[in-house]
Amino acid sequence: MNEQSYPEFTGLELSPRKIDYLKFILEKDGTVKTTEISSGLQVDPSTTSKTLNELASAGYLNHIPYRGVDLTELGEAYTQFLVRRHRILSLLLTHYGLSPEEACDEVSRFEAFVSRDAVDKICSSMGHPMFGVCGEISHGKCLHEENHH
Amino acid sequence: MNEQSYPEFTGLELSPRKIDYLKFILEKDGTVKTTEISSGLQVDPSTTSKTLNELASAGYLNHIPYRGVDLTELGEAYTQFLVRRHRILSLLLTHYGLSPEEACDEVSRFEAFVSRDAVDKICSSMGHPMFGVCGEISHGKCLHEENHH
DNA sequence: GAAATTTTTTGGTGCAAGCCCAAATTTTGT
DNA sequence: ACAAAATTTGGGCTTGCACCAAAAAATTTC
Repeated sequence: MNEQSYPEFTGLELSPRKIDYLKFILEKDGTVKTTEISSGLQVDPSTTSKTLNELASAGYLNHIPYRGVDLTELGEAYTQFLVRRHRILSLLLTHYGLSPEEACDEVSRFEAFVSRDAVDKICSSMGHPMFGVCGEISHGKCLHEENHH
Repeated sequence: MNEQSYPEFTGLELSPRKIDYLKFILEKDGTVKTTEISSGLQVDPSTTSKTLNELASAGYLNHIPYRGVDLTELGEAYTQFLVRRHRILSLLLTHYGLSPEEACDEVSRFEAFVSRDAVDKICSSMGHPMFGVCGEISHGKCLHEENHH
């Protein structure tokens, strides 16, 4: 399941903090426990618990109470977009004099407010680069290009 | 008075909404009344009044109650940065397949979270362009370049 | 397998940023 | 000077994000 399966999202649905949660969960791959997340994100377990509930209500996570969470199909597709967005934008900034670390930090601050549409256009315009400054960039996701060939 | 006079700010001091207020006030040039701002930003006058107070307390505005506001030296320098940031980032995005309007809209959403440092680096790297997609880009402000010649 | 410990959730609170409404205050215009 | 318009103040609401304390469920230990 990938981004194309969900043409409806704009990339502006989630707050910066919620993005951190999804990215963390994607990295862990599989069922993740509340404690793992709260120590990973340096936040109180009760805060984590509530946020996980919100993300589950919004359809990004399956949450079995007292057991843990894992990404739904939507959550997986969405988080893949989140990672691609982060990597594309970071790579972009390194082309303008920022170091990889600076670019990463900078992007982390504003990425939540960059639309999927803009990311797809930037991605196409850069020729769908395969590697970013913080990992591989996986494609098969830019709606634009995909649609015309 | 320009940005160099205030080497201390990072560009991350103000919320997106407060940026709107300062930009609007800069455009009007001179003393601006509460009503003008509230109709310009489509917001209740009471909201405007409170926000103007906050911006005045933070040193960006002179506020004479019931009379109006105008930019302080800091406010003027800061708002010049805000405008430069907006224009540089918009110009940047138009190099990646976004139309001027799309670029403008996109940047408006995230510009508040892009640091002065990053803007200066991008600006240098682009060769200090003089024109952006939404107006002239005035320089004499990138700390970096200025400092080494 | 029952008790103790750990994990997770729930309920309450707080803070910051924004917004609106209604009422009070000040200014403006006649 | 008085009415109208503009501005401010006080109160309340929402969202996002955080914490603490207490309750509930799961896990570990004996």
